Amino acid sequence: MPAKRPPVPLSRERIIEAALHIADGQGLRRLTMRRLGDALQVEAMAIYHHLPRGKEALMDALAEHVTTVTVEPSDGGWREVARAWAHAGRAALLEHPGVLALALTKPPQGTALMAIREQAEQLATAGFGDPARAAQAVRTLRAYVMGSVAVEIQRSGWAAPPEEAQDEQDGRLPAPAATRAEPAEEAAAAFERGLEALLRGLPSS
Amino acid sequence: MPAKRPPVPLSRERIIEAALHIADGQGLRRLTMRRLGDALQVEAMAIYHHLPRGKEALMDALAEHVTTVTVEPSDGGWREVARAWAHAGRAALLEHPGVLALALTKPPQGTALMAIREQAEQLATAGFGDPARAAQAVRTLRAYVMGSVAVEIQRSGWAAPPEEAQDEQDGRLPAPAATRAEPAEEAAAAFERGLEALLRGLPSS
DNA sequence: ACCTGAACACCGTTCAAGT
DNA sequence: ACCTGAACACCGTTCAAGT
Repeated sequence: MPAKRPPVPLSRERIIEAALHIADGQGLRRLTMRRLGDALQVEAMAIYHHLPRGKEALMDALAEHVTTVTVEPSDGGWREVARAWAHAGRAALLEHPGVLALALTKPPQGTALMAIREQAEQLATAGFGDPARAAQAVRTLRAYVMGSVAVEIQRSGWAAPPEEAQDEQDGRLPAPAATRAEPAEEAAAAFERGLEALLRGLPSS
Repeated sequence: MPAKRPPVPLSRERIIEAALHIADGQGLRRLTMRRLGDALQVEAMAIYHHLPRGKEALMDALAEHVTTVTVEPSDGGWREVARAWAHAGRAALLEHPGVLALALTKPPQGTALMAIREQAEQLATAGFGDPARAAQAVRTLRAYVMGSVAVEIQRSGWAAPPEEAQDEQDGRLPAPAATRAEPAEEAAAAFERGLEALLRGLPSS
């Protein structure tokens, strides 16, 4: 039998990882400091040592996590840049549906805010226009990406069992099997079409 | 001095109204059954008589409220129909920023779901195409509307005081005075431009 | 430096009881 | 039918204390 190995030390990263797992699996409503402590084999109060502002700091960190993306600069023109950021942003949000409400609602901070600024710079240098117009384009693209993921997640919980202790506030993960075949691919295709429409129309904005 | 008049009887409508007021003013996090009871001059437990599923039912009702819009059928073609729904949807969401997280996250139900279906029918009869394509267009438009309001609300809390007991999860209403002049009009114009881009590109989707 | 235990003020929800 | 009071299990957070 294996010796009881010394427990992995707590860390901001491990806390966030565990919190995402709980939120995705049971819903944001059930993400509790005490439950989070249990998942990490630690008393809830230990978390405050790594996230001094407590649950508020945790929520901020989760939003930042699913909202921070990086994209290598490309040389395919501003539309290619925009596509890359849109795809990366959508993928990051879809990975953790449980914290989508935070991602759509909290003002961008830290690395997430830096990513937004980098996106604007990349668009500008790829020929989109002056910084102000690039920043405006980023906002439009972010709106489309965030909204698309929102309706996508909403639909995944659409045909929820009518009589049930549902999860509230957001993401129940054991989503009922889709109402149609391959809804993920369908959603991806729809996302692509709307994105292209936006990219066609953006410059005249 | 006025005689102590008999208290207005509790009702689903009054409960929802008070809940929206609390969520908009203090944030969703502070919307509590007990606080809601106080606002209604009633014990918290009385609310359960009108909303049997308790807080879960309240959240559903709030999401439905800010998400239900009606638009008179017009004869200006499908683009005019789409514009009307987009404007109405954005206005309804902006009216109650405190519950935006619910609106973006809860699957549409009841009257909200009916409104979505009516939007699709109006688009189809206004010449957009067959029902399936109209439904797809509605999803794209809803995504854009919801995402636009999300970034708009996010930005209203952007320059939040760095050292402060912030509200969590969403909508603090005493938003810090804008970082630029007339951000609301700017946001409205940006919304318009993105919407027109989408309307130009939609049919080819 | 990092974690625990006990404590405090507050939750959501139930249930029997009042009117 | 509508509301209250007391009770229960559970929150977030503090603080002194342990190691």
